[in-house]
Amino acid sequence: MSSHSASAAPATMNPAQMAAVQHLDSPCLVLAGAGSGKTRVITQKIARLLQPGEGADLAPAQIAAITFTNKAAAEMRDRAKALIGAKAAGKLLICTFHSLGVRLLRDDGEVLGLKPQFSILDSDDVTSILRDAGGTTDAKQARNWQWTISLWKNNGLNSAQALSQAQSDDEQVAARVMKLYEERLAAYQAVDFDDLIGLPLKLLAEHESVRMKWQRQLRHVLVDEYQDTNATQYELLKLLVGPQGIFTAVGDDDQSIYGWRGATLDNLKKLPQDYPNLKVIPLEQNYRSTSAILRAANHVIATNPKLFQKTLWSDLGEGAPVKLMEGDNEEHEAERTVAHFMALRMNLLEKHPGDPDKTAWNNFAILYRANHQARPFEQALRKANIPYKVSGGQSFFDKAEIKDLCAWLRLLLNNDDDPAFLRAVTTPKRGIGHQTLGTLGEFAGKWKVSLFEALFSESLAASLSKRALEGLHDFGRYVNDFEYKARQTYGGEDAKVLLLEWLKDIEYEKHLYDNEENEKVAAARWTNVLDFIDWVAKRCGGEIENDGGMTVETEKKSVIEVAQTISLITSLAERNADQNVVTLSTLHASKGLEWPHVVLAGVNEGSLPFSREEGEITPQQIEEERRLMYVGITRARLTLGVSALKRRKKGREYVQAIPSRFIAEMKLSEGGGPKEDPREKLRRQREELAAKAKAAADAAKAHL
DNA sequence: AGCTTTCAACTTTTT
DNA sequence: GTTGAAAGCT
Repeated sequence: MSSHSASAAPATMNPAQMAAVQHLDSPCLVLAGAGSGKTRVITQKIARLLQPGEGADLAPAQIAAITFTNKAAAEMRDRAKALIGAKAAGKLLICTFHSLGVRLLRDDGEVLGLKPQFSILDSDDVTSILRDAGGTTDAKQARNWQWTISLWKNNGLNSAQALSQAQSDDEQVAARVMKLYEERLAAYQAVDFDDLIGLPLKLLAEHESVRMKWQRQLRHVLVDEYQDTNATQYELLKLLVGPQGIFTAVGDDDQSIYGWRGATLDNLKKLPQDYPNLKVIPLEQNYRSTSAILRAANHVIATNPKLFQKTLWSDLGEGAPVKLMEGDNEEHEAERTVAHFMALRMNLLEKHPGDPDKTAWNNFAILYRANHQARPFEQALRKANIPYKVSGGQSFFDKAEIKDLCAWLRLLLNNDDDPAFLRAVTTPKRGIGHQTLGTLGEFAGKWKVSLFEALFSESLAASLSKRALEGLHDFGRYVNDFEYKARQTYGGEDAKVLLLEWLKDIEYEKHLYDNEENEKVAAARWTNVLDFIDWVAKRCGGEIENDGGMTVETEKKSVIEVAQTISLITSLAERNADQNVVTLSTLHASKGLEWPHVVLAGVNEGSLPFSREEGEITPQQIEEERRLMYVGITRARLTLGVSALKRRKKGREYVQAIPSRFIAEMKLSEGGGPKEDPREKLRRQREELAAKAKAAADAAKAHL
């Protein structure tokens, strides 16, 4: 609860929040500092827009609130529900940029030649297409292309434009691969994540009737995390709201940390120019952190050049000073951090006996720059028997082999799930390549049917070779057959038999060993597969369980019924923020979250700010790293520890590590009440103890 | 030379 | 936990 909900929210809004909510008649930019109650402003503003009155009186369907993550969208919908009721909240268009794109394309994308059931490829799908299109087996190379192509697309370039402006040989190759990739996507009737922004933009730009339709429908658009928008998202918003469109953009230039993904602060700079009647409202009161923490945050961020002036303050009191910590090396740092948490918790247990909310482990978080830094902390926490979770990281369901099998199960469930079809039909390889799939995709697009449906069509025969057609039919028949059996098979034992038979039929084990250079890795993958099968089978029930002396048989379910719950579980895995465990997280993944007690770890030059080799790092990069530090500091509510390494492992020996410049920038020695030299403090404590002892001795003497 | 094994290094990743 | 590189072995 403490790790993702808002801090103690005030009963009423402060003047700045109120101004943001009441401003209805022109575009509005709300500069929401960390912990300043921006979600509250957005939801309150939605409620205000629905109220009858000047500039308002909108219907729920005329309001769109756009976020970056599904999680943020879900949270906003929850908050809106609580405020305006489930019925009205249900009609609001609250969604991510990408799902808005899906909506636009499904409704009106046909004029771009896209069938309404187009597939959306995930990042793995894209990598494998690029590997194929670029004629390489090197996944790293493919990911490099993917990266480059994505940046181009986010800046509105197609392959031809990319080629004409390509600087290096690498970029030229990437642009050529991009061309093949574009052709492949068109043939598959598939889009990638970037297309979910780029294609709707094209749609609105080139088709006036569609543009007018959406501009008429959406009377007010609210955008969350505005500082994270990229060039195409900016253009999309512009077209969505129209020339005199009214919108509310909520963001914080100081928390812009996704520049490397194409997000650009230009979008904030351009806003006052593109909309001269823009009203800028800063939210500076912070409801999260103590003054000591905010002072450090303000000092750090003050070093950056400012787009808009803004200084956070809070009335939560001075609080504990920010604690500087040191570790001899990574392991030592981890041990000290864990000891620090244990001591803190011990104090809390004394101060708040019987208040588990204040002493629970989910009040604690360790934040760091890069994923690999989690490892020593995991070890130290495990050693101390403290429960933890590493946020981010690859989940079981993200593993390629599990995704393969899930694609099959998804296809059984819904034959029209084209991404699942594409994955299943090509994994393991069964002689159906992109030529065949291209033809099939074209055919399906023409007749507006799913790939699976198209496969059985009589008229498909005309456009495919006999061999290809047979391959497709074999596959289709097998899926139908398997689906039939999966519906009939109840209970874990039978399910396991069926699923193992399936793996044998599609030769999945062979596929793993064929495609993996390293046999050990293949074996590990196969183990994952078997674990997955066991997991599915167990959920099919029918087990005899000993329940308090009684033997009970759990309810039997079919494989199909279980398959239906799988996609729910993958998304459910993200919703376990309430577990009572310490959080380990990257700074990036921590944005938007908060904890009472935070330690920033490994705050050294080279890590934060990150630099590859000494020297080469641009001022812009430093500024983004500084914002990252700022984000980290402002995650803490009550106590903050900032830990730096003295030495760090390099090869076999240790080398000197330099504390981050950001530590000095916090100016911890300035302000914050009278402070005492620690040696002086120790001397004073000794004197007090001695005086007490003497007094006790005197009293005892007097008693005699 | 070609193979295996060990060792160190590792940005950040909303969709 | 994964991957590439370098050292070591046949």
